[in-house]
Amino acid sequence: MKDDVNLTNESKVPAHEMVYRKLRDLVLFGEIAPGQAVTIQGLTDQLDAGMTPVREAIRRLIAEGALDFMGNRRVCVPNLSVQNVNELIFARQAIEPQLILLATQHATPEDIDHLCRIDTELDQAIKIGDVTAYLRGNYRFHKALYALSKAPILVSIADGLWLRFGPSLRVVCGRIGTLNLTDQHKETLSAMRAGDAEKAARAIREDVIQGMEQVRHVMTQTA
Amino acid sequence: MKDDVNLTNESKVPAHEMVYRKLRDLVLFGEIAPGQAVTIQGLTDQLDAGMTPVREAIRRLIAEGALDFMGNRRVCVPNLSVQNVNELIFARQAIEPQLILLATQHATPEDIDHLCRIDTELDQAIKIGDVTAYLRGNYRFHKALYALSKAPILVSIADGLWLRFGPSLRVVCGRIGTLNLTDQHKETLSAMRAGDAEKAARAIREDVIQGMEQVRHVMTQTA
DNA sequence: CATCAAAAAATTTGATCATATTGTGGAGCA
DNA sequence: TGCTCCACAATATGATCAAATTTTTTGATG
Repeated sequence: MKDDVNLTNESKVPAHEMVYRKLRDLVLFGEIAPGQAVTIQGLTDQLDAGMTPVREAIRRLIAEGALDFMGNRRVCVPNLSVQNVNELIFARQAIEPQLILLATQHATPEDIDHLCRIDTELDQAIKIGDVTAYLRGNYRFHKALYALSKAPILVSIADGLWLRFGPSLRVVCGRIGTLNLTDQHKETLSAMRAGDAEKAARAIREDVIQGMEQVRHVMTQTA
Repeated sequence: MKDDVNLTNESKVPAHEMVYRKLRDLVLFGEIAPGQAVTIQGLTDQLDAGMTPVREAIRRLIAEGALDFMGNRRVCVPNLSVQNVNELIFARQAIEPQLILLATQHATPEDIDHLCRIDTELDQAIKIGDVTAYLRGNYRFHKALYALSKAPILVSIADGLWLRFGPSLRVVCGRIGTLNLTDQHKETLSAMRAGDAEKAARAIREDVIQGMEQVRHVMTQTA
């Protein structure tokens, strides 16, 4: 009889996975700023975990491009060059419309309702100027959209891209404020509801380019 | 006095990096077949390395999609579904032409000569039916091409794609033989030499689609 | 005597390993 | 078939060694 109701009931998820998720969040939402160094021992303290799990999580994030392995043996969150931003724009506008095309074909009305709810929370976050809630909500919206595509490889690519430009989004928000943010979420959703996959794909492409141009704009000034 | 002149003098590169490269090669060139399981302890023996480096290498490859983490705690080389192949076709034809477009803009005549040399070796491998040499050469050719683009993020995406369909290429070769392989390398190179970036991009797109269609064809029969 | 720079010591951090712990699949038994 | 128990493989810890960075010391020069 093993009714050991684990205190925090994390019995299912291995420690390295836990550490990975936490660290991933820290990077993705800009809580570790671009350029900032990440040390193994620092994380073992901060997340209080063993060395091995931290080590594995860092390797994973490096492989995904979320962290950068400097020549010596230091690891940090990459600073995007303007050239990098251009690559990210190209990749996102190439991949994401296809995801939304597929998503539209699979989406049920309930799925779309769910997306609407996320988008409403997002608008709320924008209105009250809660940057963290905005960043998390925006990611959640896109992520939920991708999930509908049932295209795991393309999703993992798109996810990898988020990990690369995510850290810069906070910088962008700090610069231009949440109120000046625009998106094409409403347009995307209404096209999806109408079953017009092509139109939804175009709307997301617009959304992506609009957002990334703001990143480019800020990065151009900074660097 | 510790004059342990390291046997293989690998003092520069860390063990986890070494293990990663070896394991990556094994997967990329189909020496571990799709579906085959990969165990930590098996690799510590096979590559004779410690456990920690092997562990890290495996995590990295999982993050890159080269290995699959089955729910329990088993790891194996993924079997591609037809749907997966479709995703890979889409992603490659979206990304790689852009890489070649950029590469053409940066390529010097010497660069192109170098590519020609690789392609010649490739033809040789095809003629004598050396599958391993063909697979390695083909990868080397594309990789060298990508490197010229000076677009590190797009290159890493393309690299990730190779890791996913690479294992299946050996299966394809085994099925249809090297002699029936076609490519558009000559066309690509001559367009590059002429400085016609658009044409080079179209040629590579053709090359990619041709190659991937063969994969799709074989996978359709198998699965 | 103050200042700066180079050298050396000390501390921090990363890499690796040996070992303990935990969980999973399977063998044996009811 | 369904259960318990066992063996093995994976996960996780902490110790140890090596490399790198920072701090301190020291010496030369103005």
